[in-house]
Amino acid sequence: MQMKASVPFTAAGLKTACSQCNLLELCLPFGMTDTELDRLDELVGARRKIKRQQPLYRAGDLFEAIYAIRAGSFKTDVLLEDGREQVTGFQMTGEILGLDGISTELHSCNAIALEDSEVCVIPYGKLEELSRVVEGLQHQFHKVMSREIVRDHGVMMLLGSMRAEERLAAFLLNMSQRFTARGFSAAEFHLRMTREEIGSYLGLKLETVSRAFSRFQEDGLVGVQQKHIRILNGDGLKKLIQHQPGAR
Amino acid sequence: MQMKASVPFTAAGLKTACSQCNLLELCLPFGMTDTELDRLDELVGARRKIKRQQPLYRAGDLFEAIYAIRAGSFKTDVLLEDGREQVTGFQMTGEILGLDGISTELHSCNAIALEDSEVCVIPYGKLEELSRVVEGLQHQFHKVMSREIVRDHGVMMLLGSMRAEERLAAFLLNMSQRFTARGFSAAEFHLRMTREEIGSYLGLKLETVSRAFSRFQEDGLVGVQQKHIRILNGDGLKKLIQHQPGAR
DNA sequence: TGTTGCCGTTGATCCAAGTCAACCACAAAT
DNA sequence: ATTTGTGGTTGACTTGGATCAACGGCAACA
Repeated sequence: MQMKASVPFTAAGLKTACSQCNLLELCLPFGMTDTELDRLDELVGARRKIKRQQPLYRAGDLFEAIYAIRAGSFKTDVLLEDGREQVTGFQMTGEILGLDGISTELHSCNAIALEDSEVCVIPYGKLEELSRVVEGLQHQFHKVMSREIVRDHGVMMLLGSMRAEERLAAFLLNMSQRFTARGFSAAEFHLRMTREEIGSYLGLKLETVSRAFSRFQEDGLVGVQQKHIRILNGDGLKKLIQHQPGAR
Repeated sequence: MQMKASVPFTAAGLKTACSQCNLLELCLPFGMTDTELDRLDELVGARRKIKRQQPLYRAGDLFEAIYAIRAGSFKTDVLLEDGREQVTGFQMTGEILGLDGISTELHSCNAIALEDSEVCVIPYGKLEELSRVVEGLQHQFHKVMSREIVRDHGVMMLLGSMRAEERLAAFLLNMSQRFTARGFSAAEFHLRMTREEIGSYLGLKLETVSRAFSRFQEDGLVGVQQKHIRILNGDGLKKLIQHQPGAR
């Protein structure tokens, strides 16, 4: 639970060590015992740096590893033949990328860095192997996958049943909550994605996103300055989601 | 419509046996070796029958097992406090239910039988245990979870980026493909869900679903008689999805 | 053989979000 | 300091799907 010193260097260069990582509580190793944790350090191979706008992997790429975000953030998206894009998620530090690839051994979406980022590469074969002996790892890995499924259901709820402003409110509250979990302010944060990407994620056009932001600002719910967001009335946002005045 | 002999009975009553099940190719055991399969028979505890409209589990229920559908079909849905419902999926024979529960040990959605149905109960603790020794089971289970994630991304694409008729076309093609995989006709099938449930799944009102069906019938794409569907021009439906005339 | 209730269809109207277009802010490049 | 380009905002107008409402088909059941 304590904040630990930064990751040690070795002669071999940057030696990864989950047991030393300060993202422990957010990432795959969460909930594992110390002895289990020691074994985990064998698991994470290399780190990989990805520049802003560059792909970590693309749809169709061979699936070989999953990735834990060490620094930075990503979006995942799916493209239709005719060019339409659907952003399926935004990921931040400690979150796991690449789970979509297990089913067919090919990645089914693109993972693009929203800023200069770094990931821990977790070779999938090794993960399966190790999780056969390390019970805590197996269990935690299953939880991570399940959590992704539950999250996806939430997005379906958003897309299928909510109005534009409700969607944006839910999005902001979700971002706020995730920043909080990482030790940042719940009330003030910087979005890494454009209005268009938010719109794609929420099933809205960028103009609609922009207008909803303006509306929230008028109503004193949030302060908006480009990508810089300040949540002024979180309860107001929550109430917006529960029951829209116009509905029914 | 059965293709194989029914499952054997034993003195103990209904003894389940994956190795004898005719859904083998569709279900969790897919791709496992014969020796692996023998061990799997320990895994599946009991069967459970669920009457039409009854829940297999509800959001908030303690998570103890996942379920393989042996006969019948289900919907899963999420409810908002204000009563709004989002159907997150329709499941048919061989498909796995309950994966949402792993993450929090509580189920996060409702699973409701669309007709009188029967499931195989797979106690989750046992599954983790066994999948630590049976490699094929471990791998297959991961694939099932990953496939669910990929499927969810497809639904997000639907909800976020497609128009009403595209959504319904995609839905019909998906149903057709799944019926085919189960040895039924690709061109003619019976939907188990109402227009309202289809609408909830697709993010549309039931009237819109009904109108889209009528439109497809006018255009000679499908024959519709209540829940009975006949696909007359599958390519036409596919083309509808690729590029909508009005778009861009 | 009604009667009841659910499910589906269809029409008329409305409105939230999309489209089109102009303009502004700001950062990077020259 | 000026240009260029990307991202964001705002306004005017259009439209796809929602809403409201009436009605029809069919199965379950008295």
